[in-house]
Amino acid sequence: MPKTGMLIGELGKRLNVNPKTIRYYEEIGLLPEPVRTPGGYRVYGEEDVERLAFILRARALDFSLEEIREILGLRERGEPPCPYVLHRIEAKIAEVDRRIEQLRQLRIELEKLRDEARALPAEEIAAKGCICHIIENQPFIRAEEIGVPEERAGK
Amino acid sequence: MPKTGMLIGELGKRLNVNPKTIRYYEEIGLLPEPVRTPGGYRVYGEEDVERLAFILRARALDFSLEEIREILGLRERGEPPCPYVLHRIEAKIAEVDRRIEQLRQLRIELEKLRDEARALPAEEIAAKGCICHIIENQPFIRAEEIGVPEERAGK
DNA sequence: CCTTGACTTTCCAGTGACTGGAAGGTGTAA
DNA sequence: TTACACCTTCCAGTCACTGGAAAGTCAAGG
Repeated sequence: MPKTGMLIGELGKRLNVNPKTIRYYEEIGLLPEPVRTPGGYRVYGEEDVERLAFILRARALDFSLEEIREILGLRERGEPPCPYVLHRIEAKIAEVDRRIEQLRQLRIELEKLRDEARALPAEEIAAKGCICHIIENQPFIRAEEIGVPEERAGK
Repeated sequence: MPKTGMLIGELGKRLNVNPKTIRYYEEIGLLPEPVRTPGGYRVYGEEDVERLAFILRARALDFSLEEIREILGLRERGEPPCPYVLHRIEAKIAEVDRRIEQLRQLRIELEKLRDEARALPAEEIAAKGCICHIIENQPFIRAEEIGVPEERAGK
């Protein structure tokens, strides 16, 4: 006799994830279609918990769902996944480093702006007739230097 | 005689932005509809350059298009925008700090994983029959602790 | 037995900030 | 004249969900 399964809400609560997200993972094929009750409710077992937990861990490590699908796919085809994952981790570390550096730069810029803004009385600012002297007087920084293009654009 | 304007491609090149993006900004009402040539080509002048540059600077400072629209709107209604912007900058700095801290944590996790992965020969890993020992052995980290929800979810 | 309420189902549509591609028009230089 | 680079509009897709509507399911309480 297998342990009684749980419904989607309980699974969501256990792993701290929105039921909508679970259905979405099923829809895109990251989770298998689960057993249903006679009434049509999804019923999950421990296997599902583990698979979902794996996906969530990978997501927390900032792997995309496509990367996760690939890793899961490698397993299904019996290929050793870890060199791939290792490579991915290296790339991810480099990416994180870049992102941190960009954010540090951004922080410096923001601090400068804040201090400038504080030094000026509001009336003086309003009287200037510009959109906003803060941003107006800001030297132009390209998005690639300060932002993260791959977090903005699709793919 | 006003200076001859430029076409969308030249504007894009000047400010280092994709023409598609410029049309998109026009579509959502961040940029006004520009003059057209008899052939229907958009023609931009210095005003447009400045307005677009403003938007790009604000974007580089990580303001959302909605925030930018608000700032631009304040100007049109003659309200002093800067206290608002100042407040936004404060919030942005706090956000950046949080994000940097999260990324630092993530980096530590990733380094640990990398070192573990390097310490194991690939065959041993493949023989284990697990999806991936690296992620498998990873303690579960919640997305809220490590990721940035507001960068993931819409709105 | 009926109702209430919390859960679940499917389906459709929207988020942000673009980006890609198709199908066709414009403008100029060789 | 023809090649070519540029421009136009329109539609659709990206990513990882999230929201809402309308309806079905199920257990407990009255």
